[in-house]
Amino acid sequence: MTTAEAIEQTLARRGYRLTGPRRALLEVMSGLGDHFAADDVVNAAPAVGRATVFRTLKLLQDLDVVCQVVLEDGATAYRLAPDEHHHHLLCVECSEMRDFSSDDLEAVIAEVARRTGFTVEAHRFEVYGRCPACQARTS
Amino acid sequence: MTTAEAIEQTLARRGYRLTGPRRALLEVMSGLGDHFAADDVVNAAPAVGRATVFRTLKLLQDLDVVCQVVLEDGATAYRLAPDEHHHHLLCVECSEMRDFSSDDLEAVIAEVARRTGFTVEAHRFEVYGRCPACQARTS
DNA sequence: GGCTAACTGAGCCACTGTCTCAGTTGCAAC
DNA sequence: GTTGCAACTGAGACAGTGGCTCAGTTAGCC
Ligand SMILES: [Mn+2]
Ligand SMILES: [Mn+2]
Ligand SMILES: [Zn+2]
Ligand SMILES: [Zn+2]
Repeated sequence: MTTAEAIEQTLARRGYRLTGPRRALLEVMSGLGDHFAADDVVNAAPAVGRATVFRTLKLLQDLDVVCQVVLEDGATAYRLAPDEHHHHLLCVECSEMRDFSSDDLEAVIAEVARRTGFTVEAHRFEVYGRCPACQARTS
Repeated sequence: MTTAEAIEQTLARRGYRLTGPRRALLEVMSGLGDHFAADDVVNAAPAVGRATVFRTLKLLQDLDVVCQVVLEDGATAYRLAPDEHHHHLLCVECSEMRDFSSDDLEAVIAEVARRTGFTVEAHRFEVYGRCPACQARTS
């Protein structure tokens, strides 16, 4: 089963309609590499309206199927995501993006909550650097 | 010495000119509470051009005097910052913002670097939750 | 096959930030 | 104190991202 097909099942299971534009967008996103801008999707799916692209991106985020990544310069990228909680490690040179998770990080958050009395509802963690390949290339 | 005055000295020390608009913006930002949108600054300093507000915000960020915070909904806030490295804890209800830092967090980053072979150059970490006061109010 | 709520597309709007360029000004050198 | 000039500024146009409205279409249940 392709990623797109898996997501189609998620949509159906959650009571959303499986429309032509949604299928087309899932197909397109699967082919766009590990992350993409909203505009990449718009350009790659000329038959689908721009509003529908943004609506679909937001829907897929709510379903935890797409995640939003804040790039180093503040721009936004989207990514077809594994549905487990994770964070992003980005190469500032080649833009490679890697998911990771860390129990220690979640422990840090628990500790911050304890120290401050806040109840934590969400967090965002992005790490920017250079991947091994880019380090080798311009050692 | 006020915060604004301290920042003026930083500007001078770094070779930037101490202009009327810059003084006015520092004054205004000091009065805007713990964080503010770019547009708040624009409105609070009607005599200063919008382009200058954005230019000044960017300059102050480069000087590590202002930091940029990504809110839960993706919007951007600015904050007059302590110049040490820190992260943000935000109340999603009353918008209170608190700085914190954590050696354990920095250790997590070092561990991610070790595991992946990336050299880490920067990171971003925001925590969203509810502050003690807001918890009490709507227990 | 019909019904209806869900969905879509076109186009316009809002917000945030950037750019250009002609005009101004801080400040250092005299 | 005057002068020179690079640094800075403001107006206004422009760009990117995302949202909204509303009339028209369609998926999916009967
Ligand atoms: Mn996490
Ligand atoms: Mn840190
Ligand atoms: Zn790389
Ligand atoms: Zn609060």
